[in-house]
Amino acid sequence: MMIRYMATHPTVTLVESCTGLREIKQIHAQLLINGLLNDPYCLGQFVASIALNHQNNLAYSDQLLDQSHNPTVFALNSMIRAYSRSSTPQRGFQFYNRILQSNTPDNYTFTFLVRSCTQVSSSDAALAVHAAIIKHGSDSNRHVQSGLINMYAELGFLGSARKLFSEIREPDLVSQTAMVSACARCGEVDFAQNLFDEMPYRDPIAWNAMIAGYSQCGRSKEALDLFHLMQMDGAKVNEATMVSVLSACTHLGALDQGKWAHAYIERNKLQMTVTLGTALIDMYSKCGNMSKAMDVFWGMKERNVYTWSSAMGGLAMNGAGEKCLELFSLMKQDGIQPNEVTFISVLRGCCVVGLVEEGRKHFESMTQVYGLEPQLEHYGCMVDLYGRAGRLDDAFNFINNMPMKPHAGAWGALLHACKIHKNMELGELALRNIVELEAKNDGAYVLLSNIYADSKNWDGVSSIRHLMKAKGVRKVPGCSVIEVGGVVHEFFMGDKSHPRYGEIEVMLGEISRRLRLAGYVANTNPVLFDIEEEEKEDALCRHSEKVAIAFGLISLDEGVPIRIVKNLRVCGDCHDATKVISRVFNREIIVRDRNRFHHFKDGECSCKGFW
DNA sequence: CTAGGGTTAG
Repeated sequence: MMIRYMATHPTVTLVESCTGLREIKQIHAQLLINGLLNDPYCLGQFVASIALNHQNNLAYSDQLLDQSHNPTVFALNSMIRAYSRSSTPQRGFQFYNRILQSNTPDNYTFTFLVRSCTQVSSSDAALAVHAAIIKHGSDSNRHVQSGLINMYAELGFLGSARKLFSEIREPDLVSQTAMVSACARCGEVDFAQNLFDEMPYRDPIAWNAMIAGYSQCGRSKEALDLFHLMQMDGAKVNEATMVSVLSACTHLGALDQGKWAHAYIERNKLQMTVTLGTALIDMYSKCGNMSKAMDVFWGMKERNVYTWSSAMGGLAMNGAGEKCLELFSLMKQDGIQPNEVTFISVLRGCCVVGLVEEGRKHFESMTQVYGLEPQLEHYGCMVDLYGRAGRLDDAFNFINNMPMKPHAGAWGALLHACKIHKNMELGELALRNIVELEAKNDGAYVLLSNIYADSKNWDGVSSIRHLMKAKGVRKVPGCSVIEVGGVVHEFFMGDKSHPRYGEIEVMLGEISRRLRLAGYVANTNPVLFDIEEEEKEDALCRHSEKVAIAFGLISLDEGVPIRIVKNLRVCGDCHDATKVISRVFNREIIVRDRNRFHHFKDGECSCKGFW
């Protein structure tokens, strides 16, 4: 018998323009009156149309199919597809079982099923589906093939993905791009680049995959370089390209290039999608221009949970805890459901302004109001919240009462609180726990050593030094980045390789002189810690952020804020010194360290000493 | 009548 497909029934085509369930029900009634739902093709079309156009009313299609005795593969496929794009992709599997009962799965079935496996990230399901694909001979279908590559990459099985790719006879643009993306996502960016180089033709999606690959693994400079190559190649830059470009700027803290990217988006009239807007907000807030970030935020037509969470996270990171909490209220008024990430922002907002009780309430509301299970990160935030507020006992109790094994982050928050509030004993306990979990956590050793140094416990300092040597822990070298004229300059601790180092050195001398004149006395206690170069008093002046600030002072015009991005946390002396520098040089200095922002102005810092 | 590759927050 020949299978004849009918064009979509005119009544069913109306489903597309429905605005809600009520209208869908009206169409349903009409179809019933006309007896059209007895026709499996028409039912299939109806079900598929709801699934395709009305993600929120998937359950309605679900019910319709439950009542139907002979659904078509088309209808069931449509359900697998719809669920594969929903937040509950595993629900699609039941329709596959139904197909197996009375029909034969086809290439479409497997394409959607593979997507579901990718979304649920289950290797059991993935292997079972792959076996079924081979059994039904769908493994020679291009759509299934690239889906499988994507699936294995998502599961981290790059070897399987590569094997599949090598078995494709004549890989086309799509499967090549899938493989490039797979390598990049599994951390094999260089391999991805090789594949990319060998592609006979590259479309914008291929470029995007490669740029995203660099951006996601932290090779931000290379991401931007590739973006420039893409433009020279004449490929059409689109929204997705710019999201990755902005993300690269964010990680570099390269505000000028980020601004340039923003201008590029406007000049080329790219669509300000939710994703792109969110990437812009993230860029501005992590490059220290929070007001611009909020301008973008308020200018957006549509905001999702990512948008709200990024803006809130940015406010918290920039010390505007109250504004972060205000935004949280507005978000709820807007009917956007907060998720786990939102609560990280909320708790950080409470933390930076010391709102302990409010934070505790939000934390409890996670389970009681929103049905969200607090994760390790949330517990870490709570320890931070109690700890910074000086409630070290509460912080310690909180760790002890965690329902899961505390991670190094929780102990690290406690250790940090011990540093702020000068508690040696609890600090020692915290370090012991951290070392048990992460033997090579250099930051933790340094922190405890600094606690010892602050109270002039030189035996303690020296014991830490020996401990680190014995365990082979090396301090990650401090590195500060500053962008001048669109060029990113990197300075490592004690680094003299910069072409203008002579001038920088002169400026460092000038800084020391003027700091001394201002009555500033360096806190040299922690210096004794430095294992490799024990240059003692000079060493502090060579901390990478000071060198970067000196370079900023000689290379940026007066009145231009100096923006620094540092890979570690700012040390106590640099923090104090920078406050004074901002006053005596009358310069705004904005430092992004690995945790948060410091806006130095007129001798004060926005963090008010808590970081 | 359905299908494969690229993009955001911790």
